[in-house]
Amino acid sequence: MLTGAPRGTKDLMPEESGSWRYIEGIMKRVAAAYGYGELRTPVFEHTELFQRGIGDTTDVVEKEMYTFEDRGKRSLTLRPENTASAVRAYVEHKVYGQGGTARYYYIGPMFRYDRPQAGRYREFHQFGCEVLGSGGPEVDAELILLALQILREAGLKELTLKLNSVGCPKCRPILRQKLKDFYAPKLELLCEDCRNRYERNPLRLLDCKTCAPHREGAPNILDCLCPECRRHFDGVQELLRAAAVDFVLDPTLVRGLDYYTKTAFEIQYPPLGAQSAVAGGGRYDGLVEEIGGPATLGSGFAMGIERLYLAMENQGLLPQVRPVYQVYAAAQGDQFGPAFKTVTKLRAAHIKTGLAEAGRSMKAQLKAANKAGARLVLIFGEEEAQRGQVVLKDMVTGSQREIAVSTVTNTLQSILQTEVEQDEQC
RNA sequence: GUGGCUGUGGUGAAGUGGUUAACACGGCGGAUUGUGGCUCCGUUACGCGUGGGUUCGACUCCCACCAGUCACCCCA
Repeated sequence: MLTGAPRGTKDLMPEESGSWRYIEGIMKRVAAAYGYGELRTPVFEHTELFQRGIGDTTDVVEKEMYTFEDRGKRSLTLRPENTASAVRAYVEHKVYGQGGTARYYYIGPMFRYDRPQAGRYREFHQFGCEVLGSGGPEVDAELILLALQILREAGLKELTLKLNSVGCPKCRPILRQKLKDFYAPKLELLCEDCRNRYERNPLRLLDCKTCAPHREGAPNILDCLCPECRRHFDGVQELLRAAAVDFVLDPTLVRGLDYYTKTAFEIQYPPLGAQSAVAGGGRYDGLVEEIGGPATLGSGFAMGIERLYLAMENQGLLPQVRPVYQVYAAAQGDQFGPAFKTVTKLRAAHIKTGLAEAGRSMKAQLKAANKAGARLVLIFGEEEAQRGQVVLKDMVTGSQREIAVSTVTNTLQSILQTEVEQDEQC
C-alpha cells in the first residue's frame, strides 16, 4: 500500500458508520427536544479566532493546533473545538439583535495534534451545545441534563458528574493570588510544568497529578467565590438535586480552555481508562465580548463521539447494523439479462435486492445469496423462462415455487409487507 | 513532546539463525449433470512493517524510521 491514513485519524467502515448514525441520531433527537437548532460552521477558521477565544497560553492553542497558511498568506487553523466558531457565527450574524436566547447544537470533526491514545485521536468528533444570551443557573442545569439524557438514552450507566465553579473576573484574581501565595514557598518542590503554570495560569496548579501531594491545604476555589458566583453555583446545584441528578463537587476540576467562568462540569465514564471524560463544558460569560460581540452570557458543553462509541462498545450497547438483502437473484446462462432487469425493478420499488455475479455456478450463486443474508431468492432458470416464470425460493424453509415474472414485484412486496406486520405484532 | 509494549497471508495466530513459513477461519473450486446453510476433498503468503547493518546465511540478532497500542501530558 502507498500509505495508510494519517496518524490519529481513522476510516469509518460501513459496520461502524451504522453505529455512528445511531449515536448521532440520539444526540440530534435529544437536542431537538430541548429546542436546539443545528449550527454548522466551517472546519477551519482564522487562527486568531482560536488564539483569542481559547486563550494563547492554553495547551490546545500553544501546541495542538493544525495551523497552516493558505495561498493568500492568511493563517488558518483546523478547528480544535467548536465553541469559538459558534460564538463567532453568533456575532457575525448579529443574532444578539434578535433578542432572546440562542440555542445551538453542532456535530462534526475537530482536530488536535496530540499523541494518539485510547479514546484520543487527531481528528475526532464532537457533539456539543451552546446557549447564548442567557446567564441563569437553569441554563447550566439544562445543558447538564441534556448531556446526561443523551448518555442515558445511549444506555450508559456508571456515569460520574463532576461539578465545580471557576469563578468570574471578579473573584478569580483573588483565588489566583491566594494560590500564588500558597505555592510560593513550595515552588521548588513543584514539577517543571507547574512552575511554569505558577506564572501563567495558577489555576492549573490544582489539577496537576504529580504535584498533588503538595496540594494539601491549598486554597479552595469554592471558598473564594464572590457572592454572585456563589449564588449561581448554589442555584445550579439546587436544580440538579431537584432533578434527582447525582454529582460530586470537585474543586480541582479546572477546564483547560481560558474562556470558562463560573460553572465547569465534566461527565466521566471511568471504565474508559485515562481518557474517561465523555463530556465537558461550562459557562463562558466573557467569550462573546472577547470575540468582538456585545457583552453576552454563554454556556455550553461538548461530547466526544469516539469516546461515547468506545463506552457503548464496551457495554455492548451498539446495534448490529449491516446491510442485508431482502431478495437475491441468481441467473442461469442467458438469463442474466432478464434477472438484471427484474432486479432493477425491485430496487426501484425500494426492496433491497442483490444480484449474483454473472456466469457463476448455481451453487456459487446460492451460496452468495446465503452469505448476503437473503430471505428470498429468485432463480432465473432457462426452462422456466420459456414459460415466463421464475423460481422463488424461501431461504429459511428451503421451499420453492414458481411465479410469473410479470408479478414478481407485487408478490415480493406483499410477502415482505406481511412479514413486517408480523414482526410488529411480536 | 516523553516512556513501555507490539508489528508474520483477507482475519486470528504458531515459528527456528540455515532445505518446501504450522494450524484455524475466511475465499475459491469440487463431491453425477440447474440450488445455499452441515460434512468431506483440493487450493489459497516467492512473503514475515520499511530501510540499513552483523553473519557463510536472518522472518528469527543489532540500529534507525514508520505504524499500532497503553501510559504521562492534554482533553471530548
